[in-house]
Amino acid sequence: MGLEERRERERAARREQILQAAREVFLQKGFGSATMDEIAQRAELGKGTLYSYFRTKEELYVTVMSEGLQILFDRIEETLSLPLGPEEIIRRLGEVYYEYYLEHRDYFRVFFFLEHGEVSKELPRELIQGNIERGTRCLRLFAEVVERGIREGIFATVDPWKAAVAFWGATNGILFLFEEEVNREIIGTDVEQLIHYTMDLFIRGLKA
Amino acid sequence: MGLEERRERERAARREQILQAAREVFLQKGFGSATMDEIAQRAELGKGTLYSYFRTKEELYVTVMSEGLQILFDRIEETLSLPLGPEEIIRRLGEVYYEYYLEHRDYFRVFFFLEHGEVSKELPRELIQGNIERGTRCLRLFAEVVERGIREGIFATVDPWKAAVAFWGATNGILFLFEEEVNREIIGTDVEQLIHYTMDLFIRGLKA
Amino acid sequence: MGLEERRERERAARREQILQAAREVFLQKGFGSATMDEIAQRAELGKGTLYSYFRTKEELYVTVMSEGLQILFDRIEETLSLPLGPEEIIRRLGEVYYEYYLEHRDYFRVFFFLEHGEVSKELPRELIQGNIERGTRCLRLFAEVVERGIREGIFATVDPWKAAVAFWGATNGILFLFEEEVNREIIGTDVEQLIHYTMDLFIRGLKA
Amino acid sequence: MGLEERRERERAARREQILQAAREVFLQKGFGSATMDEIAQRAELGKGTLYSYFRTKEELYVTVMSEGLQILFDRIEETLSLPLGPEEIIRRLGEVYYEYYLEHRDYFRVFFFLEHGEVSKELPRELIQGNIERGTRCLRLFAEVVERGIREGIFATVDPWKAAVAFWGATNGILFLFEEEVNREIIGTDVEQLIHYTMDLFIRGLKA
DNA sequence: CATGAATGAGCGTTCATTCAT
DNA sequence: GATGAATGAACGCTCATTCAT
Repeated sequence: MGLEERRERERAARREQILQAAREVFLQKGFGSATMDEIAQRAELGKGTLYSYFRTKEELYVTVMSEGLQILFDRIEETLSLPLGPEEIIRRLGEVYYEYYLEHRDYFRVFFFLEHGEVSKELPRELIQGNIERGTRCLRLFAEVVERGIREGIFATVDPWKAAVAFWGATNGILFLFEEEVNREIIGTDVEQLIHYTMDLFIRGLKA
Repeated sequence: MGLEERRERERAARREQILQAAREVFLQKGFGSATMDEIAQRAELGKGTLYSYFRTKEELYVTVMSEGLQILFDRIEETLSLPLGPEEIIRRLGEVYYEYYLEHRDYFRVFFFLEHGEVSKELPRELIQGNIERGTRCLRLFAEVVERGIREGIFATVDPWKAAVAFWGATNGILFLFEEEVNREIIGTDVEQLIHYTMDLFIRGLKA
Repeated sequence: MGLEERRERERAARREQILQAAREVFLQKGFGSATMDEIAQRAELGKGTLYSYFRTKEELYVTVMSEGLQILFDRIEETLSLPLGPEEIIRRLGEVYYEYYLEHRDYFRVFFFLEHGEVSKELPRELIQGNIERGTRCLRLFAEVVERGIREGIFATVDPWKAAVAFWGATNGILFLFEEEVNREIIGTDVEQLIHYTMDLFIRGLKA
Repeated sequence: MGLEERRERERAARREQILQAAREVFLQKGFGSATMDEIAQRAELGKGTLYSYFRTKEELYVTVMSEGLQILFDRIEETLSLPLGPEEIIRRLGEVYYEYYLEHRDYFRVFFFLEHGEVSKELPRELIQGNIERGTRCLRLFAEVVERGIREGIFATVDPWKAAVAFWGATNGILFLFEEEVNREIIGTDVEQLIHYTMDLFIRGLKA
């Protein structure tokens, strides 16, 4: 039993080791240019070992990204359940998103790769399903915060769900913008200010 | 004389043929997974022919994308100079963006690939420079519309440039969201409504 | 008739134009790396035109090289029939070879490419046959000079034919040596001195 | 322990297998026309395997050639240090060169390819450096033999270094001559006789 | 279970040659 | 006859994946 346990612990550790290495490499190189060789090397493991934990490069990639999403989801949910006024929560959420972006810029790529079919759609559905569910829950929580604001007379009568989606899209969009050198040149301002500015605009929009 | 002319016309036509095929393939597969073979096949041309029009796969890609951007820029500039009130212009702009997204969904990918360095930065700088300049101009025009709104007392005293960038980012972000099947499942609503909703929110925010 | 003549003259001129360009390009790039495109461009002719004068790249190459050989053969034969003593003729021959090497270093490659099968053996036999015959004649002439030296008591009783071949091989060998940067580093001396030195040795050998 | 050892042995064997195949193919086709595919096929290995032993075609080529040179250098140095008279040593050297030529005709190509820049100059300098050094040493040893001959009054007062280079060039040159079918037709005699003949001539030249 | 050598399909790119004009 | 656009076979090289040990 103790043996069984240790085995499992070791296996989990190994898995984490791989994910860590993969995270770094995928970040630096992007999905297409990252190689299993490099990941194995960075993980200080044999290449074959990777394949006993993840069936394909894609699965590894998506797992890495899922983990990143979990962190984000955790923070979002935490923020959304803070005992604060709706306006304050939304502002904080913007900051949380921004902080996450600063710390885990790599994870932002998940959106793209999943979106654009470089990673085949034949991934284990359950892997993706979980993320969908958590994402949905976050949005729902956000919508509830908006709803509360409406009930409390702080916000105008808006569609809370749409507001949640709009918030998500807008924040993403701003951060994406800054991912690209070319855009940064165009914009001139820094990200943080823009996120704050957008939060203001958004909240004013909700209030109006 | 007529010969020279016809040659040129044919060359242009062939070029368009290639770009058309490339557009389709890049759309379906993304830059990394698209192959010159498939593009050639779809264009019903020999693979070598592609290389007599475009020096590399990257150049072909960026040309495809630049053309797409030109179309978008044209429409945006057109909208921004309509003889309408600031609020109306901004609403229209959202619609224009959305229509463009519907008709040329493929072009949206440019943002990503240029962003994420899968396409080497060693592209003809002038190709990119042009787009930067036009993009900047569009934003400036937008900022001027906002400024007008402020002067006319329609909008609150906001930073027009930041408003422009926020608008851009938010609209992009919403549309990106819908690019991904997974997100569409989460969201449930359709894009058009959301774009309109976001425009409302945005304008209310400006007015407040 | 005049027309016919002019046609022919023009055709010959065009041919020369091509050979000139080919010579330059083959020299700079070697057979494998030279391209018909570049040759055509340098000749200021269409690529197709090359193919109406020479059936393949190889044929063009060999023709270029043959012309080079003709020049060398001419000079050799000229030298061999000078009204001089055998020793002097041999010395001059060394110098002629060396001068030719200086002026037409490119042609030296013919030896290699013909030798090493980068150029297919399916070349028009008559093209090669001519060179064989002239080469043989040159050697025979040289052998006769040696024979004369023997008859005149200047040289020891050697096999004149073998002496001729040895001379040819040795001179070639020295010059080849200097073709290679690496060898030049090793050797340290300059070519001219070595050629003279070898001539001395050779003649002393014949005399002994 | 035994495992490690065996691994290494196997790796060495495989490497030899590849070199063997490469040698054959490079011999038959020359550097430019040899293909990695064919080498892989002849080695009965996957193409990728080649690349895990040699980074590029060029590296494979140069390694093949270097190995050939080592063999030759070994034999030359061995001969040059035999306890024999200078004249005898030189004669033997000619024979050694000739024997080597018979057994390893393929290696002779190294001279050309390195010479003519078909193989890029960007090869690991240390690979080439080693050969330069050994080549230089061989020449120096030869020069010393000549010097000894001079001191012993066997040879005339010649420049030993130049004599060494002349010997090298001449021997090479003769053997090169015979590489080419066309030349063999012209010459008529066989190589061996010619080498002996040239040795005689050379030694007589030194003695005179 | 871990390993890493071996694999080979697949890629972007080149260029000798053809042929319609 | 001259042209140069089109062709497509062929190349060197990469890398996800497999499998014997």
